[in-house]
Amino acid sequence: MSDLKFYDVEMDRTDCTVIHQETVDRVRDTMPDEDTLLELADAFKLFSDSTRLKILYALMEAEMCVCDISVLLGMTKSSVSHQLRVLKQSNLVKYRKAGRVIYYSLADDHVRTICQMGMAHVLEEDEEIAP
Amino acid sequence: MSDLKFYDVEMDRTDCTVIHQETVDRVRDTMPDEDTLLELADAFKLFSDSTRLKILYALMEAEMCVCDISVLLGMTKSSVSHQLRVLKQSNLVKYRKAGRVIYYSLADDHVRTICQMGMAHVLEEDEEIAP
DNA sequence: CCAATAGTTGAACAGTCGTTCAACTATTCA
DNA sequence: TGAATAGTTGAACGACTGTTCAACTATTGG
Repeated sequence: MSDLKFYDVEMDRTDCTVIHQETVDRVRDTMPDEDTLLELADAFKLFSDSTRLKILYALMEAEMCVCDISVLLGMTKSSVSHQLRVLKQSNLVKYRKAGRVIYYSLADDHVRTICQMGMAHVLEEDEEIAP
Repeated sequence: MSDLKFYDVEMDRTDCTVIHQETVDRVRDTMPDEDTLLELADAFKLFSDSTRLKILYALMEAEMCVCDISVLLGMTKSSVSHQLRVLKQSNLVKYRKAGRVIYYSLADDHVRTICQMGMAHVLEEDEEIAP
């Protein structure tokens, strides 16, 4: 049917022909879902900003309020608060209110594990460059 | 000296006073260097885009050329090539030339380890939402 | 009660980033 | 040799993101 041909033309955004069809098919079967990969990307995105990493490393050592973190990082309370909101929404940090002061801390040990593993990778990379 | 006072005013970008000076001092001592944290953020940034993740997951399964990856992901060769350049520069993938065709593959097992750990985190998060 | 202050919020701005397009190189094979 | 094709490149565009500013809420202590 001409429908099929039309469909193929519409979907082709690659301006090239497949070279190893079997490989493509096999790989397609083993790939995680689109949604899962988007979720994974979003998870890594949380750790991909140095301000957020600084906040997380600070909270690994102590429960801290917004002012403390602001002074520690030399940034405005607003900026810190915005990032804490992101980390809170992603369940990486939790908080506790005490009067006017809000104390933030790590939600669990995932953060520590993930940062340690990323750090190991970075340090190993550096070794390769200057052994 | 008025110099000192002026310095303090200049440096203060936090519009707030420290609440727990001891905590801030202690945390500051344990924090990794600024440069290290920037490097760590850049490392996580590589895994924070779903296209790059797709490419990396594909290469976990098989050595592939640019055309194969383009067809697999339904993207232009150009787009794939740009991302492969990023991954190549970061030593996450390597390549081998065979005539007109360039075969890409994972540089080492770091990628597998990091993705698996990120994925474990994502899957665990999902469990918490719907156990 | 009210001034002071911890923290939040949303809009605005600037910088970053991924994709596309068009032009290019390089290799093959007919 | 020259047409075809794998892959790269840089500019342009739009979307996204982190910071700042200003205005706001809420809590406290005099």
